[in-house]
Amino acid sequence: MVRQATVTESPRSKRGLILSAAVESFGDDGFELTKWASVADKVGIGQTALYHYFESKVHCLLTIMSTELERSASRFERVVSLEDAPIDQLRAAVRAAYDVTPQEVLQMRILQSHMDLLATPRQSEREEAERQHARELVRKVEENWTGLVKRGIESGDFADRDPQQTSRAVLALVVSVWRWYRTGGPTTLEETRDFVSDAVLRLVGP
Amino acid sequence: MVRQATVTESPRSKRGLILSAAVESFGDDGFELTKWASVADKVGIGQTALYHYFESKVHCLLTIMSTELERSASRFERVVSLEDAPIDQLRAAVRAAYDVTPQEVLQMRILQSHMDLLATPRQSEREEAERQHARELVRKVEENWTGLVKRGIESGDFADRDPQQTSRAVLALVVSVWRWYRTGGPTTLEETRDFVSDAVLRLVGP
DNA sequence: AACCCAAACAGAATTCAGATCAGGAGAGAC
DNA sequence: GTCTCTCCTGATCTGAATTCTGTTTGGGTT
Repeated sequence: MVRQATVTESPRSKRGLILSAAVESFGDDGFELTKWASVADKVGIGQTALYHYFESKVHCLLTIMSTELERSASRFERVVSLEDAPIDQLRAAVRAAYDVTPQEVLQMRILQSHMDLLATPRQSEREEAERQHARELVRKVEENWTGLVKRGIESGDFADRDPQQTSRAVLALVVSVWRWYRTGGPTTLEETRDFVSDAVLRLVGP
Repeated sequence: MVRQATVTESPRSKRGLILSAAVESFGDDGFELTKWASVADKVGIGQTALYHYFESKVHCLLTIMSTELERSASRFERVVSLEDAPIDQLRAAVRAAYDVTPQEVLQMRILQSHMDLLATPRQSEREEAERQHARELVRKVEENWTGLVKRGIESGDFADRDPQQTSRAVLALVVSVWRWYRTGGPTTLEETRDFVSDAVLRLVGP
């Protein structure tokens, strides 16, 4: 299944620029507060030109969310595959979760702030398709973490508790950071990473 | 400082009805998806009559959030004051967090889904005032949990870790539930409560 | 009873951001 | 050259939120 984001883009396409500008605006000012037209201004095109690339403002948002979910999932799978012991895999997964660029911080914030958007169906067809895609990726990410927890329980490294609940708690702990973290704020990503890493190990421990 | 919500309401005021209707709609369908006019319909008044009670749709949302924050804070303070040992206080606080009516579930969902609204200032004066109030309550709730963690560390019941980070993690674990929990869904509030209760104790433990 | 006044309310009109329409410009293919 | 596809624009539309301009309602006053 080849998706739009992966097909080769025309060289003069401004799709990437629009996405970057949208991430900045949505992340800094919030989705509702940013005027769709202001994104066009940032890129240097007319407002209606946006509709050449995205069906709607929400469609752009959903695309950003899917992109970020795809990145998270693939990075998880990559770093986890490099470790053998579940406990090392868990450490690597948490570490990777905070190994992000400032742009990715914004994308995570956008993603977490609009998760509820994935709950209700969309009217338009393309939006609904993108929503389904994002939901599928959420499921995949959750499955990734649940699988990791399961392996840890089977190997005896983690305590024997409901893997579903456990992974939900772990994931909640990991992603909750993006609700308050600000680049250049008082708390660095490194100390956050170390704290969450420890906390997660305590969560799965005895 | 006497606030609007606490002043005595005129007997024929529909403020309470509007808030209830809004909580239902915002909670079930989402804030963005519910038409402000449909809330008026639910109450049985014209759309413009809403503006007699709230300055805007967002002002109503902020009011709901403040109300829920006030409830959470006071309930926390009440149940914690009944216990002596920090570990019992923590257990009681978590237990109380899930001792909620279906309406309060919706309010928590609304609150958690729109926390980011509190980050950016509002244009209108009344909205901004309500936002500041909600922010203050958030601070208070966080302070409540941080204080509890600090007492636990001092008494030696909890491990000696950064109280700020620890309480943030605890709070994240407790409130993350409202993102996925649905009344009548597959997971009951009781098992969630028990799981989170244990998880939180592991978080603050050695 | 008649009156007063503030709270409560509604219909028409306005606003404004998101979205549509109907086409135009430009670059590469042939 | 002209065909065609991508990319783009100005004018226009749409629909939900909000404002304007009053009107109704009902308890308290005289």
